[in-house]
Amino acid sequence: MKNREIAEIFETIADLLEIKGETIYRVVAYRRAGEVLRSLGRDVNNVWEEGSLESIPGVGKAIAAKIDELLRTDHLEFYEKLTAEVPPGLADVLKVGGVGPKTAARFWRELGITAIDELEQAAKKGKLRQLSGIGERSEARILENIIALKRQHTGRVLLGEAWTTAQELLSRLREIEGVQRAEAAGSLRRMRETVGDLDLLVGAEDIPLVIQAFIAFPEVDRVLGQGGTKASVELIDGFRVQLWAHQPERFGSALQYATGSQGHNVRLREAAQKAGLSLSEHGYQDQEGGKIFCPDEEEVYTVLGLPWIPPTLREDRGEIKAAKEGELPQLVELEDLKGELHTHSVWSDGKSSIVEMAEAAIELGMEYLVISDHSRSLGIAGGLSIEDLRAQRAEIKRVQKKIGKNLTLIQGSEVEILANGELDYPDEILQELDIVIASLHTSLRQPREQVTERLLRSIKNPHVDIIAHLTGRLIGKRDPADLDIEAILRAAAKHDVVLEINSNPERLDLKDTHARQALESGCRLAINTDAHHPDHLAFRRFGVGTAQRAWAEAPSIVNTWPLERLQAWLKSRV
DNA sequence: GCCGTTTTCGGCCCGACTGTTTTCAGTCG
Repeated sequence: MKNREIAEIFETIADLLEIKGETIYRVVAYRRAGEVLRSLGRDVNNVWEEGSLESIPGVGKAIAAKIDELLRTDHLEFYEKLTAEVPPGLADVLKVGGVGPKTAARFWRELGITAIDELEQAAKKGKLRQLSGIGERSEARILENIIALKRQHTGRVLLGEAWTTAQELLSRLREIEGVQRAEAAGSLRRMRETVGDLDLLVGAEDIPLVIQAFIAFPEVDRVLGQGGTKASVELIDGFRVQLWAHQPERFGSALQYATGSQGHNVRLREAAQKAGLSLSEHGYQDQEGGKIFCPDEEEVYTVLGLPWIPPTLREDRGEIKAAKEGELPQLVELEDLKGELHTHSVWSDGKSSIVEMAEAAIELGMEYLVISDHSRSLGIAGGLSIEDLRAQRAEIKRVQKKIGKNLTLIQGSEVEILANGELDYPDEILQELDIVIASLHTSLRQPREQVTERLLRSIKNPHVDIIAHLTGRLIGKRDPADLDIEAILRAAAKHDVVLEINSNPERLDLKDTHARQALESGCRLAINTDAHHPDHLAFRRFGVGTAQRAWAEAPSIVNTWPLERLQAWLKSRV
C-alpha cells in the first residue's frame, strides 16, 4: 500500500467520525495523519520496516498500529467496522459546498441519504427544505454546488497556470483607485505544485470600492459570496478566486493569515497564545484588549521574537521550531542561479535556434547555457544521431564566436535511458559531451524493480552527470514511475550524480518532498527549465519555489555555482 | 488521537460569511 492510499483511508475515517459526531480532536488527528502521509516524501513502507512509524509527526500509538495493520494485511478492521456503521458515501457528500458534517449527518439520519446522487435527487424533489433550518435557498445552493462539483475539471490547477491568472488579476487590482498593495497569498504564494483556488489580498483605504470593482471584472462569472472585507467568485473558466481587502495598517497580518498554510497558522497562533497574545488577520491582541497592528508581514513574526519565515516553508514541517532556534535555511533565490543546464533547440524538438536560446539566456544575465537536445532513439522528438551530435558541436562553436564572452555555451545531451536500461549513446560518444543528462521518457510503467534498476544503472555510469525529471510524472496527467526513491537517492549521493528539479509547471520533478529527501541524503540538485522555447526559461521561478519548499540552500544547487566551479566539477568527472 | 522546557493529563487557533433564525449554528479558509 502506498502513502496516498493510506492517507485516503485516514481522511475518510476523519470524515466519517466527524459525521458520527466524534470529538473534533480525534477527527483532526486522523485528518492530520492523512496529510502528513501524503506529503511525507518517504515511502511509508520503508519507515514501517525501520520500525519508526511513531517518528512521523502526527502519528502516535493508535495510528501507527493502524498503519501497521494496513501494511501487513491490506485491511483495517477499525475502518471496516466504521463503514458498516456510517455509509462511506457520506464522505463524498461532505465535498458538496455548504454541506458540512452536521448537515450531512442530518441528511443521513433524517432522510436516509448516503451518497451524492441521492442528495441530488432529494434536492430536486424539494425534500431538503422539509428539514428545520434548511430553506429553499440552502436547497438551491446545494443543488448548484452538486452540479458544480460534477463538472469540475481536475479540482486543482497547475501552479504555472494559476500564476498567470493571478498576475493578470493583480495588475488590474493595482489600477483600482486607492489600492496601495495587492499580492497573491495562499498556496500560490507558497508555490505548491497545484493551486485549488486563488487567494488575493489588497491593502486599501476604501474597501467596499475595491470589492465592487473586483466583482465587476469581466472574467468573473458568478459571485459565490460577498461581505464587508472579502469576496469569493468563480471565473468564466471555472477557477475560483477569493479577494481579501484590508486597511493598509493590517496588510501584513492579513497577508500572513491568507498565505497559510492552515497548519502553519495554527502553530503560530499557539505560539502567540503562549506569549499571552491572540493572533488573527487583524493583528495581535493582548489580554487587556490592546492591539498591535502589522502593516508588514515581518512584524507578525518579530512580535513573537521570530525571524520572518519565507512562505515556501510555511507547511508546518518544522519551520517554526527552526525559526525559534535560529536555524532557518538560507534559501536559494532566483538571483542565485548562474546558468541553465537543460534546454532544447530546433536540433531536436525545441522551437528556437541555438542563437535565440543563447540571446534569451544573456538577456536573463546567465553565465552559461547547456544545449541538451534529445538522443537518437527518441524519434518523436527529433533525437540526434551521432553525426548530428558532432555537427551540432560545430554549430555551437560558431554561435559561441558570434555571441562573444557574455555567455558560455556548453554542449550536452538529454540521453534516453532505454527500456533495457542501456543509455542511448555508447560510452565513447558520451565522453565527448561536456555534460550528460540521463532521463526516462518511455516504459515508465515497468515494474518497480525494473524501472528502478534502469535508473541505478544510469547513475553508476561514470559519464552521467545529471538525472532529469526523475519520476517522469506529468501532474494530473501521468503518474510517476514506481521507483524505489530511497535507493536511487543513496546511489546518486554516492556517485555524485546531480538530480534535477525540472521547473516546467507540468513536471516539477523532483517534487518538493523528494527534493528535501534528496538533500537530506546528501545529493546535489540542479534547477533546470528543460526549455523548448526562450519563454520557458521563466519557469525557473517555479523550480526555485520547489527547491525552497525542499529547504534548499544555494551551495547544494549546482547551477548557482560560477562557471569555473561548474567546469571544475565536470572535469573531475569522466 | 496527539503531544509536552510551563503538562504523561489536559489541553488542542481565529474570524467572516450565510441562512435561518430572532441570537446563532454551521461552514469555510
